[in-house]
Amino acid sequence: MVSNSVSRSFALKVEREGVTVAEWVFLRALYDAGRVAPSKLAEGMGMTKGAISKLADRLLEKSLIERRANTTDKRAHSIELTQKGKTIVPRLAALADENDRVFFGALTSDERRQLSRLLRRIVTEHELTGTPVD
Amino acid sequence: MVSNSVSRSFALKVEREGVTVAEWVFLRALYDAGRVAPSKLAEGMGMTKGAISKLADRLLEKSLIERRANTTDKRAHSIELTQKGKTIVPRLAALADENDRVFFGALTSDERRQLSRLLRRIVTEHELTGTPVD
DNA sequence: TATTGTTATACTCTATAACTATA
DNA sequence: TATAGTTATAGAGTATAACAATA
Repeated sequence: MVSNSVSRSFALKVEREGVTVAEWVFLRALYDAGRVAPSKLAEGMGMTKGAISKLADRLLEKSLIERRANTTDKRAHSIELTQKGKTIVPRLAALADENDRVFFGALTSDERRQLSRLLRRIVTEHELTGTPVD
Repeated sequence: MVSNSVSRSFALKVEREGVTVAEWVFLRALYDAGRVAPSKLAEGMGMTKGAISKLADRLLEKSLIERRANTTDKRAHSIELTQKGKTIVPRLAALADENDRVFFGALTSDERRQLSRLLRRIVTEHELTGTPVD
């Protein structure tokens, strides 16, 4: 319930900026990855090539990413953030932080650390991976 | 990430029983509500009438719920679990418990209480409602 | 008119599988 | 053949809005 509420609230905020949560996750990954092959991104995000391709189409449409053909291996492509994309990511990150503050501000900083510790324990013990898309 | 992993894992389990997570949430609500008007259920689950209607169609198809017309107010309907529905809910609940044990078993019972307390704090301070569908 | 419920439509998210163009 | 990516198809989940029947 907490997770759902936090992300629903975040969704409303980013959608005002014209992107969906899935698109945000994609942009965020790309921000870290720099110029990268779609297949690498798919692997990193735990999604199929098809899903990445479709998301990429929408982000191209919005001029947030660029797709470029590879000259040596003509099958391969690479994608990266446009200037517009590079600008929007920190803004969206700020929205995420703000959103977290609203929810987790109900706790003291000590409690937040505790919560973080407990959840991280579960993550490491189960070797959880995957991107928080929903 | 924890929330997503827990529910993804649960989704796999319930889907083996032939229902989706959204359907499970619906069935669970109906289990508590008994015979109830779709509109009440929609309100309780924080969903629109249309969404409830569509979910109900699928559950009717699977013979897990029954829909009945109201005799006094002919606009109104009521839905309730069939015998099959009443049987499956506890089984799915057991899967949910089992799933939780797998994930939260990484913590001591003390830590689980702590985690629960922290999350509940957030819920109450923000008066969160809504059903965990995803 | 207002309300109950269904239906029509649309969009996101994602998967699987078929396909295209290389390699 | 194998690989990189795109496209086609499909289904879940959900919303909004139009609609039918009844109050």
